[in-house]
Amino acid sequence: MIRKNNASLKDVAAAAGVSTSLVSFVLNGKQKQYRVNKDVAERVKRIAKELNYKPNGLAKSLRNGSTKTIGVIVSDISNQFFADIARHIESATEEKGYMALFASSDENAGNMEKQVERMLSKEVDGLILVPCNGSKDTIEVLSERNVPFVLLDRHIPGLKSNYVTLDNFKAGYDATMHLLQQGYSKISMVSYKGDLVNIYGRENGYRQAMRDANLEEEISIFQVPMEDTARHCRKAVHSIIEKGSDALLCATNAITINCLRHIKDSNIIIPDDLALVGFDGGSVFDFFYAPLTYFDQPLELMARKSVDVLVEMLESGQSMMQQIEIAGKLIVRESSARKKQKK
Amino acid sequence: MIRKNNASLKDVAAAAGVSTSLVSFVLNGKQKQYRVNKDVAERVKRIAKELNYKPNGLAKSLRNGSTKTIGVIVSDISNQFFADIARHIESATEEKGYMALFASSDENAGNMEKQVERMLSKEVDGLILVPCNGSKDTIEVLSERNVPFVLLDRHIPGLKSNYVTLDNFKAGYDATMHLLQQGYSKISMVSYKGDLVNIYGRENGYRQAMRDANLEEEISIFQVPMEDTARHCRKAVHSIIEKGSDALLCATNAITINCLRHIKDSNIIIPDDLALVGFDGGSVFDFFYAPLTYFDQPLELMARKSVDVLVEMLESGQSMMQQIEIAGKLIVRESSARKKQKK
DNA sequence: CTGTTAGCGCTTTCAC
DNA sequence: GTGAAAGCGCTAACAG
Repeated sequence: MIRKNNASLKDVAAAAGVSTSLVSFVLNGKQKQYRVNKDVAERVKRIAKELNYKPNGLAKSLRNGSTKTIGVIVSDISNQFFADIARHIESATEEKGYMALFASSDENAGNMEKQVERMLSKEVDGLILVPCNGSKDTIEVLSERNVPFVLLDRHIPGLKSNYVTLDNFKAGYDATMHLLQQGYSKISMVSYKGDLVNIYGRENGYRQAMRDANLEEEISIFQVPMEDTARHCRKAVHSIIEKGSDALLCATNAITINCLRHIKDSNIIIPDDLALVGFDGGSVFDFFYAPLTYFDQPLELMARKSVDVLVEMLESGQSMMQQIEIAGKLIVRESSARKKQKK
Repeated sequence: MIRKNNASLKDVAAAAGVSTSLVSFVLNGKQKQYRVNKDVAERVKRIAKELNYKPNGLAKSLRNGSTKTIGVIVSDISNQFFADIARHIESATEEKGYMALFASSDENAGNMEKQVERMLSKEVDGLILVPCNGSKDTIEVLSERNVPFVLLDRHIPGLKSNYVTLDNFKAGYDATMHLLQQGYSKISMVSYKGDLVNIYGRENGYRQAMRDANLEEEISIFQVPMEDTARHCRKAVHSIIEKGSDALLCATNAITINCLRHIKDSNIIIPDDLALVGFDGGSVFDFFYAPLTYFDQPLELMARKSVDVLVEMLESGQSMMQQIEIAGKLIVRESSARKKQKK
C-alpha cells in the first residue's frame, strides 16, 4: 500500500471540523439523502480536494462487501486470441464500473485451480473463466460455493453453468459446407487431441456436413496433441497429402499457422493442390500468397456478453442460468476458391 | 465479495474454542514464535481445513498495509508486444508472491492518468508503467506522492526515475551498421511521429551510424503518425522507392508490417530492390517469402527486470534509482542479404 | 442536520 | 501459552 502519507476520511473530517459520517455522506453524493447542510458539504468537498483525499478502496470494499473486481482466467494472455478477448473484457468491465484481473491457466487444471484461489483471495466479485481440460472439479466447487462465474469460449459438458461460446457446431458445419459447395469433397480436418468442448463442436459440425453430403467415408480428422503442435501438424499435413485430400479444415488459428508453414515448405499450392479454411484471421496471414478463408469468431461480442451476464448476476443478486452460443461468420477468400477441374 | 458463506477467523476460533489471535498465529506459521501449544495448533489447523477457511485478502491487506499487488499499465494489452510483456510480468510477479493488475492506456495521457488512479484506488503496492506521450505530469505526481514505480520500454526525458528499456540507440545503430556492412548505403528509416523516447533513441542510433559511415547526407527519416499508420506507411514506402533508397529500417513491428504490406502489393522485391530490417519478430513474417532480419528485443528480460526493480524497492523499503538499458540483438536473415551489384 | 458507534476480517501488542 | 482489545479506513444505522 502506497498512500501512507495520504489523507484519510478522518483527516478530512478533522480538518473540516465535522464527523467522518458527514464526510462519507458528502463524498459519496448522499448529501441529499442525508440532508447535509449545503455549506458544510461545500467545505467538506473543498477540504477533501485540498488534502487530495482518495478513498481507500480496500477499506471500502471490506466494508461494502464488494470489490467491483472481476477475475478473468484465460489460457494464455499472450496468445493473440485471448489477448484480444482480454482487451474487450477490459473495456466492457470498465464501462460497467468494474475492474478486470487477468491470469493465465496455461491450459493446465492445476494452474487453473491455483489462479482461481488467488482471485478469490483477492475477493473478486465474480469470475470469467476459459475452462481447460480437467478443470471440471475446480469449477464445480465454484458452483457449490456460490461464486458467480461465467464460462467463456468453452463450456463444460455435464455441468450446468452460465457460458458464452461460439456456436462451434455451426462453425464447423458452415466451414465444411462452404468447401463442399466450392466443389471439394475429400475434406480432411486437423484439430486438437483432448476433450475441449469447443473443438469437439467444430469436429461434429464437420462430420455432420460431410454426412449431409453423403461423404461419410471421406471423414478424416487428425488430432494433434497440444504439445509440440508444430511437428504433429507437419505429420498431419503430410498424411493428408498422401491420402489425396483436396481440402483442409483447420480447427484453430494455431493449427492453421502450423499447417500452413509446412504447406509452404512443401510447395503445396493453395488452393490448387489443397483448399484451406482456418479459424480466426490475424495479420499473420497477410503475407501468405493466398488470402485465407477463415471462420471469424465474434470476439468482442463474446467478451462483452460474458461481462454482461456476470455483471447482471452480480447486480441483480439473482442467480440465473444463461447459456449463450454466438454464431460467427465465414470470411471467404482465395484459399477456398472454387475447385478447378484437373485436366 | 463472494464468500459471505465462508468461515472467518472468528468462526475457526469459535469452533476450536480458542481466541482469534491463536488462530491467526497458527495459520500464519507463527506458532513457534508465539509458542503455541502443539495440540492446539493441530486442532486449529484441522478445524480451519474442515471449515474450508480462506483468509480474506482485503482484511489482511488493510491491516498489513500491503496488497501484494502490482499495477501494470501498458499501451494496449492486445498488442502482441505488450501481451508478451504482460505474460512475462505475470509470471515474474507470481514467482515473487505478487499479483499483477493490467490495464491499457491506449497511448493516451488522459487514459493513463485514469488508469493510474484506478490502480491506486485498488491500493497496489507499486506500478510498472509504459509511459505515453504527454504522461510526464501524471508520472511526476507519482514521484511526489512517493508511489514506487518503474517505467518500462520507455523512460521520460528529464524525469529521474527507475526504468527498464531496450538500449534503443544501440539497436538503431547496430541495425543500420549491419545494413551498411551488407553493402547498402541509401538507407531510409520509417518511424513514428511524436516524442516517444524509445523511437528517438532508435532514430539517433541510425543517424549516428550513417554519420560514422560518412553518409550524413543520405539520412532520411519518415515519421508516420500513430493514427492511420497503414496509409502513411504506404506513402512513406512510395517516397522511399521514388528517391532510390536501397534499404529500409523500420522502427517498430507495426511499421514493419504496414510497410511490408505495401511492399508486397507493389511488387518490390526484397532484398533485391530494397533490403529491410524491422523490429521484433513474430509469426507474422513466417509467410513472407523473404525471412526478415529484425532487431530482437529481450522482452522477457525487460519484463522480469522491471518486476525485480520494483519488488526490490517494495521489499527493501529503500528508494533507489535503477536505470537499466538492455541490449537486444539483431537476428540476421535474408531480407538484408549482401547487396548484389547491379549489372 | 450532525455525531456516535459498531463492525467488515484480520494482525499484533500487551497483559495475564 | 493464551486472550482481550485496539485499530487499519470506511459506511450506515441510530440517536439526538
